[in-house]
Amino acid sequence: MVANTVDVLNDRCPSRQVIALIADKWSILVLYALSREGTLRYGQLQRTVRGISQKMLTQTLRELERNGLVSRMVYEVVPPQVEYELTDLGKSLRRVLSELCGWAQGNLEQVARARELYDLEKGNPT
Amino acid sequence: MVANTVDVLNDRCPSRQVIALIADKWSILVLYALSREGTLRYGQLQRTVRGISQKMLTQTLRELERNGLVSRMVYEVVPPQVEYELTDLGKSLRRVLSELCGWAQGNLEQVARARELYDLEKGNPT
DNA sequence: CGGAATCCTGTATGATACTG
DNA sequence: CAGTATCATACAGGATTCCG
Repeated sequence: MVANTVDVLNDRCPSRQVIALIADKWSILVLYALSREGTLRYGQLQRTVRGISQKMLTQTLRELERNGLVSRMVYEVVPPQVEYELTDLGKSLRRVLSELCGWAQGNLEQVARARELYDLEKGNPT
Repeated sequence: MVANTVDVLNDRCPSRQVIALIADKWSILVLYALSREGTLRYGQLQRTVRGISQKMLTQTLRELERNGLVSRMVYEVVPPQVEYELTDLGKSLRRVLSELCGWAQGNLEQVARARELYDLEKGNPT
């Protein structure tokens, strides 16, 4: 009894919050960057995840840190140096991350074609 | 030369759009529901993905259909009947989806603990 | 049943400027 | 370098109502 208590499809299940944490464009990209590159400084991260604003990078990193996916190491030097890397928990996401991003990279053409076809058939003749 | 042309970390790469398509709370949950249950009618889908509003369900389904991940079958009966299911392209996402949701379900406690600890150490004494 | 249309408010996010 | 603070706005998304 009370089987399947944990289910992302249940809106009262805490796993929903975890999904919401990951189901975010910037979170995925930041995690993926750290997954690929290992340890990165703030500036490197911003240059790696192209197009992310300073605000979103900081905000995303804080949230990831808060949820235990990313660790933040501050070196008291001048000029300041701060390094980010995946925690063990974050590293356990690596496989999912690389598969997800790999899927996106491998199927962009199919998606693009589907979109063109859809927009052609339905209205949207912009 | 011109290696690595396709890269989600590059903001000018079309794969970014694909990431943005999937990196959405409702998209992930709808896809996951269809992945688990197979074919679902609109109403079933709304009951399965707990907490989703009519507006977001419709909007999400349209976007997924437009991008070729979900197919929409309309049966001209009365009352109306509309069925949704994953396309082949959508089905190729199944593994990623189940791993992602599985990860969320399996690590919600670790995430919750990390969050408590963080909020305790830093301010946020709400 | 399966939506579409409208209204309305909160939040997300970019741009900009400043700081230890 | 690695942020924080502020502003201004667009858009996300819920609630409600109506329709074939």
